[in-house]
Amino acid sequence: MNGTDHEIGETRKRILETAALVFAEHGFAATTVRMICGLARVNLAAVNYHFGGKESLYREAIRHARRRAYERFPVNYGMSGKSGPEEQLHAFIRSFLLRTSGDERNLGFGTLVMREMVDPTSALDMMLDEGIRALLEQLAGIVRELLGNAQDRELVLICTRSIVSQCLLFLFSRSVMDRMAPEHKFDPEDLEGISRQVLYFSLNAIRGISADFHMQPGNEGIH
Amino acid sequence: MNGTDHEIGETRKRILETAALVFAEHGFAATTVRMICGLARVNLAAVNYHFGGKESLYREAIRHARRRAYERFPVNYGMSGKSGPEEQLHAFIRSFLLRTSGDERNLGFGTLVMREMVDPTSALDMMLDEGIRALLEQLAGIVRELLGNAQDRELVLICTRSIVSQCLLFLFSRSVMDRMAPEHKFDPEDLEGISRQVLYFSLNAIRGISADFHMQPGNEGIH
DNA sequence: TTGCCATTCAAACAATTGCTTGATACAAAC
DNA sequence: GTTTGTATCAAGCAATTGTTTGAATGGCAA
Repeated sequence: MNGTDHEIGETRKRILETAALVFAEHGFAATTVRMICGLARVNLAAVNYHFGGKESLYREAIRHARRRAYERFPVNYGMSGKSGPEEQLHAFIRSFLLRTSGDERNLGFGTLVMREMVDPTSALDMMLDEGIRALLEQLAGIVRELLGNAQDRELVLICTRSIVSQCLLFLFSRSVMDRMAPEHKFDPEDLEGISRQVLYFSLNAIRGISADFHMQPGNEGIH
Repeated sequence: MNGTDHEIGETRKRILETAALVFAEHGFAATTVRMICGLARVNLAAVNYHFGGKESLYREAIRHARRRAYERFPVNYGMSGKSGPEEQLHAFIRSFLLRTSGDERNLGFGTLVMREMVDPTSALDMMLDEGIRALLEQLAGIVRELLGNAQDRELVLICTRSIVSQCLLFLFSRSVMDRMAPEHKFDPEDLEGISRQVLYFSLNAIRGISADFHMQPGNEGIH
């Protein structure tokens, strides 16, 4: 310990949070250790001392941001105990949007995920194993129920994909939306409305597909 | 001209095509001029001689890739003359997927767009002005027709967004899909099936919404 | 006090980056 | 044949990168 007013782990934590935000803003390659240390008011060598290098810091920063985002918005955020699949879907969409939103308190989690998807490193495999796969399974379960517990795995997959894609749009096209409609701020209120819209569109699609599928003679589906 | 078997513009063109592919694969920052020149079998100084610098080359490479992709798959690719809005939507989705697919003959166009959306430079504004805005307008027109020429701009926007998002999914989550289902190749045949699926999901959603919206008393919509 | 340990610090290192330079090659113009 | 302009080339430059180093700091136990 040094003699100043630092608590134990203070430097480490400050590096971690600064790193998450800076990596989110500039990406791994364009972020320099000097940027992080400068903003965190920490000596340049601290990164290598505490984390062993830039890449290790990167992985730890992602984990830190994810933990924070899931603490704020767990998968069933705003859901009342036992719920039907419609409300489950609503909660899934809403929590996803809030968790990956640009709110700084999420430490750039959404942007970090996005960047990993575009430029995969070993951190993407880490994230798949530690959360993404399970999240998609959960959504597929909800969709299966909405489809009337259909056996058709392909149909469940299609609908699941389409729903995920609508959630991801607000991650990936923020830059385009900012340029085309700068008045949108995408604050929690906006996201509440957007989650209702995504739910509305998806439920209509699934109802139509479900009715179509359960028609007796050779259903007209995609096949 | 030098004295070898080079045609005029040969070096320039080879740099342009190599650059598009390498920029798509590694992104602007991680791509070095030495990589491009090495693969294009061209002297290091050629980039600065012909394009004035790495950044100018980048913008020209994007333009070149876009030209190529739109030549191969124009917006109405595979559409028969006069068509109803359903077939127009199908053509829109299919051509979008094919144009932004990973096929090397597209010179990485889709990936370049994706990277610009994640890491915007002035090239994103260029792309918005020179194509993206018009493309979205066109899709909105089709959607408006499908909704029965609804006056509700918000409703048109919501549906347009949801359709775009489904198309973009196959750009942005290729890395995740490759890891979760490596058997998918996303060749033209796959994309044909996927475009039918996106069409199927979207038309069902729009039909449901349209019916919902045209119900006489205080429609239950999102509002 | 003395010695120990974790931490912080300024300085420097080797590698890589985009870009510039001056020489060279060579076809076409005069 | 001389000149001119375009294109290519090897070599090198200044700047920035992640990382390393060895000294300094200061709390704490012996």
